Amino acid sequence: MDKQISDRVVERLPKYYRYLQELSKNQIQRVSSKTISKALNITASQVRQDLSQFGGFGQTGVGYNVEYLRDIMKEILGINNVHTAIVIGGGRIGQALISYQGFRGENVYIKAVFDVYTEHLKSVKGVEVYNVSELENYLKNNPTDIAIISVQKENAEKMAKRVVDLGVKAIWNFAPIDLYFDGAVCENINMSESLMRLIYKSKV
Amino acid sequence: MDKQISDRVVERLPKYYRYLQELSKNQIQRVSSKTISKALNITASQVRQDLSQFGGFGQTGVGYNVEYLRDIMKEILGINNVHTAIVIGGGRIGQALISYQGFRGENVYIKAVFDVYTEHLKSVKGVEVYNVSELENYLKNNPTDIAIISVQKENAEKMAKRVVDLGVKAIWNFAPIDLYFDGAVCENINMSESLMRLIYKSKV
DNA sequence: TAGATTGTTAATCGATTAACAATC
DNA sequence: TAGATTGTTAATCGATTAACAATC
Repeated sequence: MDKQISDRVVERLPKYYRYLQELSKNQIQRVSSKTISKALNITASQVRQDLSQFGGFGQTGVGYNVEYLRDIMKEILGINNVHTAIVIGGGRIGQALISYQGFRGENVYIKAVFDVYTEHLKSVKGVEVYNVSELENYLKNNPTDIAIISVQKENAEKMAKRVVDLGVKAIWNFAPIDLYFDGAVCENINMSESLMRLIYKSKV
Repeated sequence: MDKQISDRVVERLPKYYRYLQELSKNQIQRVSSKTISKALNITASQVRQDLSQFGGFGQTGVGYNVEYLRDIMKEILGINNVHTAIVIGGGRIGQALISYQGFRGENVYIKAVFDVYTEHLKSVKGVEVYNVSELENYLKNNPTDIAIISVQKENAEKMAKRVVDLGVKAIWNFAPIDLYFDGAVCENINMSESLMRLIYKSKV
């Protein structure tokens, strides 16, 4: 793509979307950068700056059309398209993610779970269960957009590399180690770091 | 406290700690800002800037003593002290967090879980189970540092406010809505936003 | 000693905020 | 029309990087 969007802006994009979704649910049809800014704890200038990086979606003197801007955000984020996912590691977190099934709103569908042991996963509903040895074969036959890594820290990098080598372009990592790859993007959800920051901030 | 540490720095503090912990485990005794910077994908200048905000922990010409700096970081982060936590909401994520028990490294102990229904939680080990109606009474008698919010989006703010009003100073929020309070610090783990960013980045 | 590396000051870069003409 | 609000340019602010004297 053309212009490089800064991490700081990318950080805020989902927040815009969520807020617009909420407004839309509440039948609100128009919104100003000022209103958005108050809801998100940022400045109106920043809202306009951010949005204008993708185009002029508002109307001078009027504001933004909620549904229209929501749909635009959906498109910008890429969540208007369906994405398929697999979970690597059927432990507590892996299972929680699978049975949560709360990512339908983002159009993400978890299709399968892989683990070294599969016995304890037989009862998990709505998802295929495989031994990790079948990973290669599975990915060859099932186009997969996202690999969710929920294995132990020690195996996270190895498993992630394995799926990246097999062509997966997006890694959603829940192991407490930051992953970076060439040829794939990663989002690291590091709970342990988040907890440390919380403790730090709570005493400062 | 005296100087205000920027969010950007706070973001990195746990990463320094984790890396130092790893070095320590591997019996490495000394490390330079350059080595740290390579491991963490930042610049050596930044490492020195960050650390020097808290004091001069290194030795000119020599570098940093791993164990010493690790202990300093532990103290700065506040994880040298034990912290108690409760979980509000015994659903999938709540249960996963409880049984994970992986926060011992941060000296955090989950003591109790609260839910509207407690029947399904009877089997959860190592933690007391209460009905939310007992929250007030519990907090009066059990000093609690951290409340982990893992209820539905709709109830997150209400429950968080309730514990904040009861004196809890740190909120670790897993509901897909950002929380902010006066008089308490919050860390929001927003998986849904993270997923959107992943999808955005994977197509750009 | 010579090389390495710190802590800190100054320079640069990028992100946020302010201002305002355009216009509904 | 007058008030509101956009998109954008310029000004400000803060964070990152570079440079270097001090020194082990």
